[in-house]
Amino acid sequence: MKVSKEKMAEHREKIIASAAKRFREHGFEGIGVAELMKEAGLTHGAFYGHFASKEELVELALERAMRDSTAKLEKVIAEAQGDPWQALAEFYLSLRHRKNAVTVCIFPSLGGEIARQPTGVRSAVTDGLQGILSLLGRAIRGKTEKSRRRKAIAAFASMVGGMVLARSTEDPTLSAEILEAVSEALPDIAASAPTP
Amino acid sequence: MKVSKEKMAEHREKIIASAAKRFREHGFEGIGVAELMKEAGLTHGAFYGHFASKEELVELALERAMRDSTAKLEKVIAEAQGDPWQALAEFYLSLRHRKNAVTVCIFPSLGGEIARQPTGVRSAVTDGLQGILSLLGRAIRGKTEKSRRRKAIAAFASMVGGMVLARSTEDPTLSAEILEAVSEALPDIAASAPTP
DNA sequence: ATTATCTATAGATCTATAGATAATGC
DNA sequence: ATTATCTATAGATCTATAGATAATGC
Repeated sequence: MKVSKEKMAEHREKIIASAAKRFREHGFEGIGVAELMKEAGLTHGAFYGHFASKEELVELALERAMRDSTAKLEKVIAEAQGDPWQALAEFYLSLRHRKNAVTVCIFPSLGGEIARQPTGVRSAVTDGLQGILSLLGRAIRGKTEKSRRRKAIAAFASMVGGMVLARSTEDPTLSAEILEAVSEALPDIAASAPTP
Repeated sequence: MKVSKEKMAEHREKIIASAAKRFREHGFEGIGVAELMKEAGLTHGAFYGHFASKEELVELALERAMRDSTAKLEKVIAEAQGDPWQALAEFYLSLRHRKNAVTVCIFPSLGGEIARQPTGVRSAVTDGLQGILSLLGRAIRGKTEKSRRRKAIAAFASMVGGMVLARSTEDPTLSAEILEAVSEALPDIAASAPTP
């Protein structure tokens, strides 16, 4: 039942890709090794030939997810007609994203759990977060590098918190109201002058 | 081993209070019925005399936690010298709160998991969230009720997202930078004019 | 010969229930 | 007599490992 090197590399990719989706959908504790392996078409015993532990997969899956969603944000900014922050708001704070955590930013769906993860995992998240913040900082006009970064942080925090709140209620009116309110505020946050 | 009605009511209170803390600390799946009961000085078998299921406790614990933290926010606003939003930023986005999820707002620590909870739980969260938003709306000066509410939503989203991001990195410099950037932006978000 | 995967299982959880026990409160 | 709690356990997880199997790749 051995497979070729290429097949094995494909399997590894499939497992990480599945994990990156399912963790966002169910949380780190909401999906087990066995089911992730099943989704990749393998049995659970083969897992430990690929990874030392579930924790290692958590780390790799988060890196993958962050790389993907950062690339997506970059594309949205690059293709924006007019204010990139309006484009970011429409993309990130959409009804589609509220419903599907699977392929979207890790922070609204996994932020709380990440805070409880061991150092290796949190360290990987730090790298990804720095990447997002420097990407967003480049989409802000401001005098100093420092002020651009501060605005980028405040703006990204709004996006993440807005999605957390929109997802935490089952009332569709309130949920839509949250997405709209934050979307509307976002361009101002990204451009607002720092408090004197 | 039966106890008096008053003792039983005390036990119930203790279990809910423990759960409200431990869920915020470890997540809903990170702490079991047995350990929660141990913290209340009881054995796990007694749990089902108090609650129909763990899910029922999740709902009650979230209601309790939200009631407590809303009261705390109300107090911060009432006692603020000057801009209440500066006081809210100092209180909510503090280093102390970054470290201790236990007694603080449920959304940064449990927001992602709440989105995956059944209707009963999410419905309880909706009520609590409406309470927080109307409290915060009263702390905003704005022409219309609608504009005050929109600002309250955007501001609360920033607070929640800011804490999520600050907690998700183990880099103390980045974490402090996030808390400062969002704190600085918050009064502007709460007061900013809506985009035309 | 090496090794990726499979089958089977150990050992540790976790939620929930059943029946026994002992204290309350009519 | 009623009932809150305790002890014990069922049944279903979950992570991780051991040994067998069968295909790769020297």
